[in-house]
Amino acid sequence: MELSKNYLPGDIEAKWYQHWLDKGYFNSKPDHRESFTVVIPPPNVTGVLHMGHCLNNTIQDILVRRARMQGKNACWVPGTDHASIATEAKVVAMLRERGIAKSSIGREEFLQYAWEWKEKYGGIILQQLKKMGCSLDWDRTSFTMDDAYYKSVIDVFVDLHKKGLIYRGKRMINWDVKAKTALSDEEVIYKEVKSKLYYVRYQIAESDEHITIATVRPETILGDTAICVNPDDERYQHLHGKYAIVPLIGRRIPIIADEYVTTDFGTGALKVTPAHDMNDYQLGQKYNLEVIDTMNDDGTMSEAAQLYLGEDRFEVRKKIVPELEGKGHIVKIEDYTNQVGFSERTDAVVEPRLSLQWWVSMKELAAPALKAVMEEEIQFHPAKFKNLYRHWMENIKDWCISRQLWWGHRIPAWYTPDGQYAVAATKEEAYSKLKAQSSGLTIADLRQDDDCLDTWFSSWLWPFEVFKGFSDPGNAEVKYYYPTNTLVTAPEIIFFWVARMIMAGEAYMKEIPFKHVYFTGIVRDKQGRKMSKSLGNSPDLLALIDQYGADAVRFGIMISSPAGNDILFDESALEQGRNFNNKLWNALKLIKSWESRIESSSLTAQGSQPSSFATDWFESRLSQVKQEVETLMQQFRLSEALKTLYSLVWDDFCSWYLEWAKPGFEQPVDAAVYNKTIGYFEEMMQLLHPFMPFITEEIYQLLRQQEEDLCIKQQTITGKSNHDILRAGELLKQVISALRDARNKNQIKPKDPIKLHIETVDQTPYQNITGILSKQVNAEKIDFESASTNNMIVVAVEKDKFFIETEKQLDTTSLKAELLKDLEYQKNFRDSVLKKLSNERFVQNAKAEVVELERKKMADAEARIKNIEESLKNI
RNA sequence: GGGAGCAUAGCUCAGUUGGUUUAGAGCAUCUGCCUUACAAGCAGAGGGUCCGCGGUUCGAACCCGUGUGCUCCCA
Repeated sequence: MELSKNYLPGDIEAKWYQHWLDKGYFNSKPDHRESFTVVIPPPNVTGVLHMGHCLNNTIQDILVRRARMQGKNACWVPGTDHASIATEAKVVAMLRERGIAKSSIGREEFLQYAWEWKEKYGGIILQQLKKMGCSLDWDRTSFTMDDAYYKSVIDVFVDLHKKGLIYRGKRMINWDVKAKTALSDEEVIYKEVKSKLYYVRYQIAESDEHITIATVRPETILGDTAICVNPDDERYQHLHGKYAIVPLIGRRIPIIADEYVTTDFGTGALKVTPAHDMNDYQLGQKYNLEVIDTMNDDGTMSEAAQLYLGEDRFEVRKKIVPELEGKGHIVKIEDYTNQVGFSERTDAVVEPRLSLQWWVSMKELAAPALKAVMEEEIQFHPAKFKNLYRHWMENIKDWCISRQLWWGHRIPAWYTPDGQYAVAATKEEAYSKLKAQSSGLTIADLRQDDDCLDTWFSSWLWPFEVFKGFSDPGNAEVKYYYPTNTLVTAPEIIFFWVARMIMAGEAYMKEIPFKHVYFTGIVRDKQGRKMSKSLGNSPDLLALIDQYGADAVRFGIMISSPAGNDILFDESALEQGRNFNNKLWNALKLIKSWESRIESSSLTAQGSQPSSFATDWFESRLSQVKQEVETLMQQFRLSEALKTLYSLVWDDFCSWYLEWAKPGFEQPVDAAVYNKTIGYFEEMMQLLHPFMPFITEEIYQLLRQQEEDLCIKQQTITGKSNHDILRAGELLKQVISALRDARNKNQIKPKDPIKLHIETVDQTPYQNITGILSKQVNAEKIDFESASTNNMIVVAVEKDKFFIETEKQLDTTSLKAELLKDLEYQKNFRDSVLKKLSNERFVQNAKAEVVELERKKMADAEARIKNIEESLKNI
């Protein structure tokens, strides 16, 4: 069969993915084997594949494929998240394009559009994961708003409410006075606005003194319940604990001191209006201030304002200034530019407003989740995130779970017209709870809460609910697959998601959801900027796969991504991946070219000598690398494992082994060597398969007729590596490099043969390798005779000397310079060792083996110095 | 403002319990090669004040203190 000049991934990738699917290799059912479960961090249903997904899912696929090849029952569960905010925003935008306003169509119709949208675009990302080769069990695809999943989310809410862990509490939200609706933070657009800063004078109670504050919203003065100054501000220290009088309405309010106030803004005194400002509300909470809501839901003044009842907030601003001025309260008015929030929907200025929201009380849930991580029942990789986690968990705040959205799990709370409410899974249950308290209540009177739950309130159930662990407790699947093995995710959602999954797992399964958490970095561009749509620096992943191949993309992203560190994405890494694929392809071509000229071993007795050293050496090297990779994988050092394999293939196999083992031009190849070489290649493909599944399967199948697919081929036990052979191999490489260097420096062309004389006290290490050596340095003759040193290049490696004899006239001056440079280095080195050894305290205190090592270094250095000096004399 | 982390070659990073040849790799750079698998390649080479300062130690890239710069999370 004719193999293409370069590796061409396109068709090969599609072919193998379909084949694996047809064979059902990715499907898992509980059986006698140990389970290895991974649940995908469900991407947003709106999502398209970006570099972050690529990194994250490549890592999961590596872990899963490797487990599958190690005898475990690997199960990787796919799915998507309804992503309430992001999806709703997309649907709203889509409707707007068609000229439809969300507020005009109502909830039911909106949800219809949303589901249509989801069916059409949702899950594109899952198809894209197939392109990357991800070995997910597609039959298990889940969605956080599947009927059963939806019901579980509601049941969990009801259950936590029953346990007293969910409660209603006040919170500042963004209010759209035109649409009379709450807005999520994402629906608020901040714009720079030219305003005025008003300096307003308040009288100090029982005194002639005044205090001046600065504000851009004078109409909120009617809701003031304190004045706050910085405790270190000397201008106001005498006023701490005193009271001020609110202009126009004469309310007595305390003057409090808090570091929140900066001394250099305005006058350094801040009016506090807890009902109408986020920060003021916080202060109000801290100092237990009265909250006076002076506004109706349409932005007009309420009775609590006492003045201007029913008039619009901006009208009031116009009127209140002259009135204050008239009574001598305005000190000055300045121009001022500030950020003001506008409603994305109506363009009205957003009003911060207190409203009742739903909360989860976190302390109780957090305790076991903190313990699981601190005691390493769950291991974080890298472990540095433990600190971050602990800090957050120890200072955990309650979780506001209501969102002013329609797309999501609707809060199962039902209200009577007179403001009573009940929490229940269905309207009927709520009715039966409520009818006892309010006579004459009909079920039609009940109104369900308008809000939806935070997306994370559904995804925190993910690791067990994909196996119906909550809705069908103790079923066979959840018992087999839960706890899952490893979660792979980004550190930025350690609190939003990871911590809460641990809490939910502990609360509902009484068990941790996963044993390991692998935190990936954030993918940034070359300049270190986060990838984002607005910057346009996020590459089109599918285009990259088309250009380089999925294996190359996987390689590129893995080779540059140490655990927990951000990765700077650079296309040159993909190029490296593509080149690596090509290297593998070419090695395959070489070996395939041997097929037609295999000869049984006896016939090539003479030629077998170099090859047998080569095979022995590579066998040991392969075992050694297998061991290293195993260790690295256990430590989740994936990037390093891949680097190790890369260098095994490229350097050890291609650059050294194949060069040592390959027959001369059109010469026969030893059958034993041929078979062993194929065996090594297969093993390397197996080790690489989790990282680069497509090309490895293709090569594996092309090497020879196979009984099974690489995808499910079980790994064999790692053999022992022979240290003597490994060392001999290293020596051989070193000698070859040194001799090639010498050739290079003396401008001996690769084609010009040399004669080589080796001067050594022990010839045995060289006996097996002279064949290889002569091939690699193009020596027509190698002997161990001491040669006349006339016109010879001398090379020293370890304690041995190599004399290169050549026809070419040598440049002795540069030769001499080289040797002198080396001599100086060796002498400096010896002196540094000598310094250590002559330090009595070192010899006394250091460990014996350390001292011994230093002595050996010393002896080696001296031998080398002697060698060089002799060589110098001879020039 | 509170917290966490990082700083090693031009770039991206390893460097495990403080001692393994006066610090390693990949990419990039430079030199020479179209050598019969591979120019998407081969053979070589150069390149470091381990962020600064101080301390502990026989010995520090590594431990401690301090300064500087950068990043992330929360408010």
